Amino acid sequence: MPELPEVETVRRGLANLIIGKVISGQVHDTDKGFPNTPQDVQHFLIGASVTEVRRRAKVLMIDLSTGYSLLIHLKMTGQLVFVGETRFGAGHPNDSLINDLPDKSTRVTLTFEDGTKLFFNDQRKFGWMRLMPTIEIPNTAFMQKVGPEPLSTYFTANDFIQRLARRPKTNIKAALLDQSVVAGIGNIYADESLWGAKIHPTRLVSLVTEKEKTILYTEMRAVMNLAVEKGGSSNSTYVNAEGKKGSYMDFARVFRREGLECPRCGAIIEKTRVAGRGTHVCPVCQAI
DNA sequence: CACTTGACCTGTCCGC
DNA sequence: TGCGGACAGGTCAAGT
Repeated sequence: MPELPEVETVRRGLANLIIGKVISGQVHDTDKGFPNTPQDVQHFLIGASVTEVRRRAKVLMIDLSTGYSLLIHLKMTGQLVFVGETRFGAGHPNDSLINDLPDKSTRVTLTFEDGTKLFFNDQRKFGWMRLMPTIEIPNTAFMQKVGPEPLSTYFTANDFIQRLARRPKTNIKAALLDQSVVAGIGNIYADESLWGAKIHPTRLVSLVTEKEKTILYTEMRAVMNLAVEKGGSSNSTYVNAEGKKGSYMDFARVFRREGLECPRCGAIIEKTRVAGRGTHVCPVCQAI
């Protein structure tokens, strides 16, 4: 699920579903994913009401009435699934979840006073959820180094160019994936943005012209805006907390389209490996 | 220092 | 049908 558009989709869904609810119980697995002590959970989580749901980069923050927040990173396979007793009608995709969850991927279960539940599932266990004082969030190492939100009105093409200049000797895809350059871009939207700007992902940052960087800025924002509008990208049958499925993949132009025609020039899209990640590229119209 | 690679985990898919 | 290996939407720590 988790690049900026997916995390933002989860955030919007959760904001509609859990703000104002009071947490009455919490269960988590013992191996990893939730490092807080039982004492902290008792004092700052149980009995707290949800006041706000925020996002910065790919991190979700559920603010609580106790002055603490739950910080959540979904990493590769994390999901937050809300299950209400009567919210979804019979036959709805989420309906079966009432009986299916928790399952073996469930790492944390939050129960609300009204009997509804929020499940944090994560097949690969890379994700995490932790409780910390809300006021300390900006002081964490991650928040100190993370770059600007790409869709912020304060983030200009000039900012982007200056931030890219800090990574001159790496390739442009690695720079886009670097969260300290710009926040929230991951493998899907890096490939999509580079296709939009007609730049080959292996090109060194120092060899990307200023004009190309400006085009990349515009394409990146267009891709992110479209992906947020479409509710992100979903593989297989997953539905988000509100029971909606992201449809960005219907609009993808290179990602997971290897062997198909480039929608711009008709050449066959190739899949390679760049910056340690599977990378999709049109070998003809993305200039090396 | 800047940059790249491996590790973290589990599940699935693909080729023999 | 079984088995090994590669790979999966992310980020750190450790290597060069």
